[in-house]
Amino acid sequence: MTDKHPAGAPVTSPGPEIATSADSARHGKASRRIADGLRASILSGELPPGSRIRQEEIAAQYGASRIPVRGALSILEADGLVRLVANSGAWVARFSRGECEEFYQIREHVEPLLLRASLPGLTPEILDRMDDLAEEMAHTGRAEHFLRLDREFHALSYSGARTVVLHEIVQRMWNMTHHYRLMFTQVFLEQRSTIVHDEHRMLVRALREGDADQADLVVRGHIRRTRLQLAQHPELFDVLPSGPD
Amino acid sequence: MTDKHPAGAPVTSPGPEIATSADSARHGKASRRIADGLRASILSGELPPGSRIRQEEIAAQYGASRIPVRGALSILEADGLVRLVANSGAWVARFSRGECEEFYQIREHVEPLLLRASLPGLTPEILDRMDDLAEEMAHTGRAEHFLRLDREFHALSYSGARTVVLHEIVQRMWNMTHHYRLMFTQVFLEQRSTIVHDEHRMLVRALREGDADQADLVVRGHIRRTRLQLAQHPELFDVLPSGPD
DNA sequence: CTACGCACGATCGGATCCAATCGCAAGACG
DNA sequence: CGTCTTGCGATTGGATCCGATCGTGCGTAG
Repeated sequence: MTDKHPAGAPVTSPGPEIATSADSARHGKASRRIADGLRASILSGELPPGSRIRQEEIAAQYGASRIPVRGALSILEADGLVRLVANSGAWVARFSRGECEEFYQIREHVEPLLLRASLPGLTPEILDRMDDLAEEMAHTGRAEHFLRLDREFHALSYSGARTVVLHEIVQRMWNMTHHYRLMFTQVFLEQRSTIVHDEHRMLVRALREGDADQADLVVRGHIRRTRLQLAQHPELFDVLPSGPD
Repeated sequence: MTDKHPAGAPVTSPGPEIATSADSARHGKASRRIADGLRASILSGELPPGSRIRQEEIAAQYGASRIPVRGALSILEADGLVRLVANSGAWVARFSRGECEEFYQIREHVEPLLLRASLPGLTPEILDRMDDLAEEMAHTGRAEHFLRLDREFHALSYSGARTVVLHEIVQRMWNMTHHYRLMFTQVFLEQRSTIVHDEHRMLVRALREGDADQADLVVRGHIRRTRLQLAQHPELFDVLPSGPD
């Protein structure tokens, strides 16, 4: 009844994996390849929220049949990037303002927990790299560039935690808020505000000193401030094309 | 590029859905049927954690091909009940003591948030039903019965919230801790402790009075106490058969 | 002119068949 | 005698074909 797990199983985890993709290799090779391609297209904005995703079209595009496309869509749905409806189709996930605030509240309650679990595992090398990223972020003007650096920065701050499920939840939240952060960053970068960069530096310092309470406060405030600022820009949710609710 | 969503879409949500299954109808009919059957088998303990799930076997069992079985496994993996490994197989999810404590910490941080969002939507009828459930729980001796009532009780307490993703996260946590709560409940019911029932009554009273802060405290304490008690029973994690890590 | 109904087309879910992958064990070589 | 290699079997992943479902548009009746 309870068969042995194969020896070559992912017991030897390959590492923290700060990339965007989930670490799990639960589906076949073709499914993963298609999922990675689609994920890149979605996160880059090439496939905006609300876009219809036709299985046959993707299959032809990637030179495969529709079967691995279904697998890819399953992966992306678990990532929170795609919404599936039976006998109807798949769309790039699109959320209302209320849902986005929900995601930010979840982040506000969950990411401090992850950060606290990560703190003991953070090495000086990681913190140095975070400093570099914070510096680079402070001098870029392109939103997409900023966002990639920002994601790597925070992923690094969580890379000390060996927890899996908590990481998955946070990744999902980041994925689901990606587009809105992208739009928001564009209007934000023009303001030349230094609050975000100050917070980043404060975070690294708190982590370097091992001050978990201070680090908690910084991330919580960081996320909360973003949520409140986002709430002040409801126009970001108007420009989206009509799509599934 | 951004096609219209079909008219008959799940815009008209059928209700709070306190059942175990996720509300989404993202896969086909056969996939859902198989997923529901497998989920029942897993939650009942018929398929204990670590059990190998062979696609062909399930397909024959449900009189279908392996394709909908794959869909069902995807659903159950999203539910946190099954673990998939490419080119290897599927197993009923099985977690270490450390992972379980992780889940309880997540619950501790997330469920108060959900409860707070739910409070304004709770009707007197719901609260009366919760009282009945609390009463019935206090007088049952069967662990499985208690667990089903307990799950319905807490699901009801969250049914006032219209949030979707938060519900999914909590459902996942409940699924992933299900077996350990089952084992734990068995040793717990023999102690005839009244703490749990008192907490349940306190929760209903706080909700009835609209006291969000008090309700927060009760659930947080409820979950935290369970986590600490579970940590005192490491033997519950020894009886599990060898399986995937 | 409007509203209901039916039929068609597009797209997705499922069945069947074939290929790829991995674990395991038997055998050969040092 | 131990270890590496290689071949086989079991099981999963993918391709192709077929059936089911739903949206849409036209036609007709009121």
